Amino acid sequence: MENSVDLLAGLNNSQKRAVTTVDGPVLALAGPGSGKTRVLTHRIAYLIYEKRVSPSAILSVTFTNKAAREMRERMANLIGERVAEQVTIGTFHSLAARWLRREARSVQLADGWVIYDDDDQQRLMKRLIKERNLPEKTFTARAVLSAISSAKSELLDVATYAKASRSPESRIYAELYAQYQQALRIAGALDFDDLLLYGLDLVRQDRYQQRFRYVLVDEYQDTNKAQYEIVRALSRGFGNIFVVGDDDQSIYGWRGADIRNIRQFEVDFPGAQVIVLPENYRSTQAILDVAQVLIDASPKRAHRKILKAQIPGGEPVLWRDCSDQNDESQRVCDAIDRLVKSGVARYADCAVMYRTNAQSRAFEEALGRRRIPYILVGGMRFYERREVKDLLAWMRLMANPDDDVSLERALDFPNSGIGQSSLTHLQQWARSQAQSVFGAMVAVATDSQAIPALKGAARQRVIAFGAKVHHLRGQVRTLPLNQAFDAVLSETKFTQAIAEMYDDSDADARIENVNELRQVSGEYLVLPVEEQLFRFLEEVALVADVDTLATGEPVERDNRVVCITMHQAKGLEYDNVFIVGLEDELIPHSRTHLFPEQIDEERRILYVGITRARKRLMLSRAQRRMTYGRYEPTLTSRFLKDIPKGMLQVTTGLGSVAPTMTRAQQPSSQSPQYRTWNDTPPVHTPSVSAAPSVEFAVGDRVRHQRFGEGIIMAAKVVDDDVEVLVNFADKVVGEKRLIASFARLEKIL
DNA sequence: CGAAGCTAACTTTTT
DNA sequence: GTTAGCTTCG
Repeated sequence: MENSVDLLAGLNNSQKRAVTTVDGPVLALAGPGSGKTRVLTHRIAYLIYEKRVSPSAILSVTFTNKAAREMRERMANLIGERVAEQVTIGTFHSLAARWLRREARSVQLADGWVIYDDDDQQRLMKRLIKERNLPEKTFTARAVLSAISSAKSELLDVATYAKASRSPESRIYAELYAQYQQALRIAGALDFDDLLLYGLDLVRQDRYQQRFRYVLVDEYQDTNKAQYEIVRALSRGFGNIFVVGDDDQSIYGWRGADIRNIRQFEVDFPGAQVIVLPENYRSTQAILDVAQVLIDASPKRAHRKILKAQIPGGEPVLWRDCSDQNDESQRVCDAIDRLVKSGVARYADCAVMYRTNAQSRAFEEALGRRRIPYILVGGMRFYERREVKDLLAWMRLMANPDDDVSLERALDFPNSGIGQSSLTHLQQWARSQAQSVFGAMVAVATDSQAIPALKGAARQRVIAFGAKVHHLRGQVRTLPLNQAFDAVLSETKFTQAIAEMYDDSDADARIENVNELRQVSGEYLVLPVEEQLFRFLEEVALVADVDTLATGEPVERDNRVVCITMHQAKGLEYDNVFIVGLEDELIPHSRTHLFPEQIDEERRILYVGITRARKRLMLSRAQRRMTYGRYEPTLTSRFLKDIPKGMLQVTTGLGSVAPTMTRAQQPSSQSPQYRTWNDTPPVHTPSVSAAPSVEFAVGDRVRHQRFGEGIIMAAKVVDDDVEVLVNFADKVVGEKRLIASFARLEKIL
């Protein structure tokens, strides 16, 4: 068993303080790479072994499920699996879901409640807007839902929101909010925000305030008001609240996160101790210098931190001005190829980061063409695929037949023969009776007078469909999850329907996804039968794409370049980071240009991206970019002005590569920089591109920052860079094979 | 009732 | 360049 001496070994002084200051409110301001996960896990271990706190009295809240899993693993290493699993760890959403499943009734919630994801919410809201015949251009589901979500994050309920609504337009918003909540209630559904709101109701009950003696919250800068109140309620009993965060990394304001939570922690929790963790164990000083000047240019900050690397110097941060998004992606691939071929890195040590998901496309194409293995994080997630959602809709109906959105999906696929007009009749009746659509189906089946508009074959089909759902539910209730899946699949003839609907290869891929989903269900068989379906549905609704990203030493299968948004990259780190698209329409995003506060958040997004890099960082932009199918000229991101020229090594060598372009799309202008287009080799042949940025020849004398002076023995052009063999004067160094631009070789004349 | 074909509107960022 | 949503036809 570990003792406290071991637990503190290897920690620096501020980390030790953060671990051992256990009583009362504590705020740890943790700069990037400052080892905060380490602090959190060691603190928990310290509480258990030094302070004799029962592990079940400790709660740790993380930002992602992946972080929760990692924390649990690291704790298992530290204190053993048996003890680690008794600590409660999870995200706000997953913890709320877990608790609400057990205690739905104590907050007046239907027992079989389900979670509505983005797509479900959208479908529901579209229906409400359509039912009211509102102009769908002024009232988009997206806009209304976003307003509702902000309201909920601020704890504004329907009544309060309505009271504050003065303009005719906002009154309609308020009414839609009310109708939306009503619809959710009838359907027995909660959206993501509701999880927090109902969760808050729950944890405000007395027993929760006695439950956790110590509460720890990670990424505190990204909490919203509802989460803040949850934290307050949970820590009210004992007052031992420990939060870790960094206001410089607050990037979720758009989702209701309130940066004031962290900035006012000392006000909200009187007597709070503040511990700063400034040491950075991740990046080289060259990278941190860039991060520092960028964040220091931010107008208002509560706590300025000086980023201090444990690794001095380092390779210079590169800047590359590319001609378009294809050129940019090729350059990045070149660099990755070079790093991997020279043995400096594996694919999994490289990450491409961008502001918007749409930017990933060019990189997917380029990486695919080069046969570089990659993984795309975000975009279309597995659980968002049509066939997966269709099957999940059926499974959700098994849990809760009142779930109208799922019922509509299930009616659509596999084709039930019940069309829009029948559905409208059912919906109208359901609305007038404050019931679900399934309730309407039951009414039709039991009362021949109900909904007379449904006649003949249509009526029979409705009855048959209702009976099928009812029958399946009866079966599924007592079945283990994998058999429940089989029952649903065979009863609905699900895979046959896919085979009929899609072309062969497409159908195969989709059936494969269906099988994979069924496969996942196997992980839930260890639970009691009555819990399996619910737990499965909850976790499926709450997994983020990053959650499935491999961690630790990559096995061969995971040795892939990671393509990811800077948002999702928060909390991750890579040896080599390529931040692309540093253009003024992308970062700061054009939608934020009118709002200084939001521009500041954009700056922090870039800061988060930069500080993901351990050893090498390359920044780039495209001078023109394809948007909406048109090439548009771009401007360099304004944030680049805050980085002194001397901090970046500019890599030139303009060349244009536009492999997917057809002749008809080529611009008529024949400016020199585009001249190479006609000579661009076909897609699959390796590109022979522009001249190297710096010329090196055999016999040249060069100087290297660390290795000193030497003579070039051999040189060869690799894509647009030069790989050189240098014989250094220093005999200890001897001969080295180097990539000229990464090694920052200087020619001595 | 459903499939095919057309138009318009569109992309931040996500639990 | 894509996709959702509409119209039209069988």
